[in-house]
Amino acid sequence: MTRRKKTDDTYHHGDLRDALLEVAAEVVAERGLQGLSIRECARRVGVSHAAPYRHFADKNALVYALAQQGFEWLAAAGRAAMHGLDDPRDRLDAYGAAYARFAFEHPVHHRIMFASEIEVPEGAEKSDAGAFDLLVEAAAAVAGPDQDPELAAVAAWALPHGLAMLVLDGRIPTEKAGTGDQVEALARRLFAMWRGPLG
Amino acid sequence: MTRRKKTDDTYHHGDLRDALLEVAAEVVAERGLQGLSIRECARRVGVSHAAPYRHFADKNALVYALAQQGFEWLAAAGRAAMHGLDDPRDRLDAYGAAYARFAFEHPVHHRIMFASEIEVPEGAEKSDAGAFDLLVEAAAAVAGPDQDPELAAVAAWALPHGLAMLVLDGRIPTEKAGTGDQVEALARRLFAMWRGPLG
DNA sequence: GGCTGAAGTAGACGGCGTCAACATCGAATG
DNA sequence: CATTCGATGTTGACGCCGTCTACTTCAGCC
Repeated sequence: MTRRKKTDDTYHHGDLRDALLEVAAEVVAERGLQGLSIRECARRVGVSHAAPYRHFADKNALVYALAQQGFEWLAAAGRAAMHGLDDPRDRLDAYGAAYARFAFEHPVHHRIMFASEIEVPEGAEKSDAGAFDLLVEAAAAVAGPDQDPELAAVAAWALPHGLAMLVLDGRIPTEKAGTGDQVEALARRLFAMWRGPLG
Repeated sequence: MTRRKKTDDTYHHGDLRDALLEVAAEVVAERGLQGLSIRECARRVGVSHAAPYRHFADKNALVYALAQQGFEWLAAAGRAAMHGLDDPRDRLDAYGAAYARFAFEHPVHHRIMFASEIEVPEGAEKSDAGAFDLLVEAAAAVAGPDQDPELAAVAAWALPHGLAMLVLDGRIPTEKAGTGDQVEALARRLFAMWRGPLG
């Protein structure tokens, strides 16, 4: 169990960085990204308002860390979904379905990952843990010789991303997209519609 | 010419609401959505820090108004692009191309429209000026009898949206997407890849 | 010509991000 | 075992922000 709150009266928390990340995601879920404040996170963790600055240079750095965490989860989910599949189309479909499911199950992280409000902190490269490269690879394996692999990747990314966006935005009725399984199934149908010209 | 700043020494501005919207878009362009502040807008327009509250109940209301403006522009662009076209596929392609161009040319508005940080103000319905319905219509006209029109609309929306997102995110090299025309052309190629199974 | 309501101003309050100075504690060093 | 030192946490301060309230200005209308 993660040690979220400093209930005992130790001076040091011991795992403040992770605790802050966890609590920050909760705050965003409750109040939105605008409603996130370092002070509120500190309060919830049971620590003084300036303590977080020992672990994050900046409020932006905290949000950036959340985004990075999300990209890592996404890349892991994509890899897991493709694991054991050989057919390039199956792999691409699996990645897309995993993507849609990830967005549905981790809406806070997904939102933050594409919030475009986050600046890349000094000294860090914009990193998505290989999540996008993984997709480009999978798409390239599917694209025909007369197809632009990059364009195929754009399409392969855009479909599940757009689906996720619309679902999270409430534009798809809940009966059709109320569970992770349903969202994943929708993504697969979407890919099937598009499968023809790529093969 | 819009009257952005109260250079003369009149007590009343005369067009404060529009001036604030215009200046707010500039501020967001310079500092991001997080960096937007009512006080800064007021300062730039040359008005006291509380004056904006005569026109917007809330900071959120200001941002919401920007989003609405964006949706109106988008719907207008879509309608204009489809004007005079009869073939359903041509209409859908035109809408998608116009969408991608709109996002490229009005990045601030596009970001705000999908920021999902904006709450719908009390008493207002979530309105996108019919931009999405327009798309669903166009997609339904294209979808075959065995196609789910809603799913087709998702796909038709997701492709240009995803393209726009990746372009604005800097994931597509600038040589390939440095002008509105290029972005529009990319969108059309994307649609062509997808045209097969819908016909 | 005075009234009224819309539009703008001035000032206050609490919350926030951030910084600097100080406190605490575990671990390495002798 | 006592000392020291760096990492971690605390306190207090500063200025900016959103927002509220009370006051002021002005244009249009009877």
